[in-house]
Amino acid sequence: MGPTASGKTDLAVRLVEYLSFEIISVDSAMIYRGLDIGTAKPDTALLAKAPHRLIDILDPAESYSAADFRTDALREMAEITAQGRIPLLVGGTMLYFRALQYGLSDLPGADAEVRAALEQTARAQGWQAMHARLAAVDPVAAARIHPNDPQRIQRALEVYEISGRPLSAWFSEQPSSQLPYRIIKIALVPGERQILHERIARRFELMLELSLIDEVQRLRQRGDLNLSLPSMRAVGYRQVWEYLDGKFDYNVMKDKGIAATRQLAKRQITWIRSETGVTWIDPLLPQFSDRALKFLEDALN
RNA sequence: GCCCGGGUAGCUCAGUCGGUAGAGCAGAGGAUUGAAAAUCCUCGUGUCGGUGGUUCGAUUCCGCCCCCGGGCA
Repeated sequence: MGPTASGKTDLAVRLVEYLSFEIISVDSAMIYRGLDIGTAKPDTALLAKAPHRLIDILDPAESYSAADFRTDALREMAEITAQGRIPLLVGGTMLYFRALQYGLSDLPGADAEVRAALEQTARAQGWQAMHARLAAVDPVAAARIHPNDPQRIQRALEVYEISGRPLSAWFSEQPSSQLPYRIIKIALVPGERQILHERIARRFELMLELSLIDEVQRLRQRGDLNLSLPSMRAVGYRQVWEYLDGKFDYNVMKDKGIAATRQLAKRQITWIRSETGVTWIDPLLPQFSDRALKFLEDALN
């Protein structure tokens, strides 16, 4: 695990050369077909050398979830171990790692119709009113969820509406099972934030040179995608989409794209700080990949 | 050279009828259970361009100087 632009893919590719690993991607954006440049998805040559599972499994019009990931990852892990190899989970979507390790409550899934209805009510009455509505049916959840957090208010109301049970009641039960695997956790975190920021800026500029704008243009031309979809809200895609809408000029788009990437990295690092039992490795140090390799060899014995 | 408009937080700017200043963005920290690359919370002292003057007190008024726009020559 590690923040964006920390060198996870390069290290993973190196590791599969030496150890009997097979990679499973833990990335909420690389799951989408056609989102290649902006997600820094490994190219076909690299994928031939080091196959990644759970990449390109969804159309950008579709939605995925942490629960979907858990199901898919467990299936892939079982398959890989059955073949005598070791699953190497690589990515920066920390909620997915968390969901995989600790499980999720047995909640009802997302329901597009219920969400649309809640959205409509909220448009008329405002999210403050929706929060008040939640407080009436689930005061525990309402106390935890900030009145300005529409996404979580909507989810809590959705769960209540579908199941007739408050979200907090579901949460009070044991989440689904532990993992039937021994877990070795490594976090790749650059020791100097400023250098991470420089890498992020350089990489975003490189993405633009590799014609990220054309990639987004192609997605727009399909006609069925829009900014409310999770795929089009991904860092970089959203900013380029808005640029193509004429919301701001090229340089502003570039700055916003880079800033959004920095903010993503910061949030990822916040998650990693709260991880337990994780070994931190600084990719800015010389020979860090040798150290990672050595650490894994030892841990596997 | 002259005229006009600017020079205030990393950036864009607001403001102080004279009592040393505040927004957005950026940044930092945190939350995170089927959207998570999402969504949300908290955090604002900076020679108010420089220098002299007036004043109990100047970032604010006045003089001079410097810099950046625009106009006229």
